[in-house]
Amino acid sequence: MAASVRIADLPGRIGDAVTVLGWVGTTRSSGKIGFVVLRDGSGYLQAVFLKADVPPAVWERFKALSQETAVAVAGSVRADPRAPGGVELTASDVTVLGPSTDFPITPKEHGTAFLFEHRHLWLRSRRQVAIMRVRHEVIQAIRDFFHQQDFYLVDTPILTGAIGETAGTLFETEYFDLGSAYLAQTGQLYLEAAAAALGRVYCFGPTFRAEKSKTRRHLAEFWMVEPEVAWNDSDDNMRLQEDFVSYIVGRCLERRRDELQELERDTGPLERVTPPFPRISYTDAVTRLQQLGTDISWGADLGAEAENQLSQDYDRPVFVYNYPRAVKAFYMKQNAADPRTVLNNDCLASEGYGEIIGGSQREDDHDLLLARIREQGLPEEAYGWYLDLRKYGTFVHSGFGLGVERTVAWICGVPHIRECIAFPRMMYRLYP
RNA sequence: UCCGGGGUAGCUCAAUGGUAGAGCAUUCGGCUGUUAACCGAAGGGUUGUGGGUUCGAGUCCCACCCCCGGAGCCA
Repeated sequence: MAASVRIADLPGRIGDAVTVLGWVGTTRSSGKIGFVVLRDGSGYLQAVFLKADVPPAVWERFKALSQETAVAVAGSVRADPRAPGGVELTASDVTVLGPSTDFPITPKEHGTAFLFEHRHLWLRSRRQVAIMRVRHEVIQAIRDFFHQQDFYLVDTPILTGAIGETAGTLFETEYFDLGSAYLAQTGQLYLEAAAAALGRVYCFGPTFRAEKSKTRRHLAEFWMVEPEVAWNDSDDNMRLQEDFVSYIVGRCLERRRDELQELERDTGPLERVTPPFPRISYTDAVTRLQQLGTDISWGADLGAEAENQLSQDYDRPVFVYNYPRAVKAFYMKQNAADPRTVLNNDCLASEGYGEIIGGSQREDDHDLLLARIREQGLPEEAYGWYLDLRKYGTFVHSGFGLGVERTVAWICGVPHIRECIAFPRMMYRLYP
């Protein structure tokens, strides 16, 4: 086994005799010549069996191969323009390591319900492999970006008290003798505490929302990266966001061209993702939407349809900033220039993919923050430590949260974010 | 939670109220360069569950269950 070669390394081994370990995708036979496409995670390889050149037992083993059989194929590496990838294996032997009969996911089309019931097997498909590779690149780019910019990673708790943005959308679980604990909706509040210690910080992990959402943009469990920066105001915050998003998209274009091509993604719109992003205030956005014939009035939150209409005015992601205070979370800083609004922003991805970021400058005035907590009927006692941050050296600070699955869906051009995480958690799906 | 669509072979789908079918998958046979290969043959069904109308129900009616799409909420 140790002497095997990964498919991705084969172009450098032309002429060598090698053994490749992998899984059988499709097989084809023309009586005296047979083809097997193998997958090993690093790539795809076509192995060719010539009946005249291999022992009869090998030919019989080839003929018996079925979809997803785990095999070791020995042979010699050969450059061949007729092969996908330009490299082929002329096989001399095949050994079945793990048989597979009646693999449920056939080469023809399937419905989404069936595919998600077989998610553990569906992951092996070319499309899902491509999406997972892009997701990997997005996550690696996120970590590299913050590391290069001297951010510190701070891991925030997943089990929390009754704290977050709004009650009622929290998953609840028993917690020893202390009553209920809740799965974290955000690490932001903890991160604000850490920002006072380390300046530039971020957290990155799973986030849980018990919202009964059934849309292509929502999951009950999703991954979110949240930076928080001391001394950044809302403008600084948006500049960080556009640099960040552009870096992530650029990395995928640089390193994941093959995967985007496999997904038939038109990369034109992605090439245009460079700073600065256009910005429009909420108030101007409402005016624009009214021009477009929407019956929205000032004060209402922007729905998915309104966001979609707005983003079509631009050829790249757009910031919508300074929303009405009444429709936004309690921790957002009141806008001194227009107290009806807060210093926040959403970032809408291009091509109708909608909100990928929500961010804001945080309320740093103790009394205004306490008033907001009371206004929204939040459990004041749970926020004592959070209010402390405004008592001991309060400071201007801002941050945002970027949804990883939404970002991956946009970059990959896939319509539903549930394909952008290996095992999605949705309202009606907990298995596999 | 609300609105809309659906549930028939392992999968994707057909079938005027009148004998449940096709493609893929599986098994067998054929084919020396295939790209979701192709050609031929075979096996494979309690039509989501329960009740009702009818000479007769996959089809019509009622209830329930499950799935899909969208909305709200948000990342």
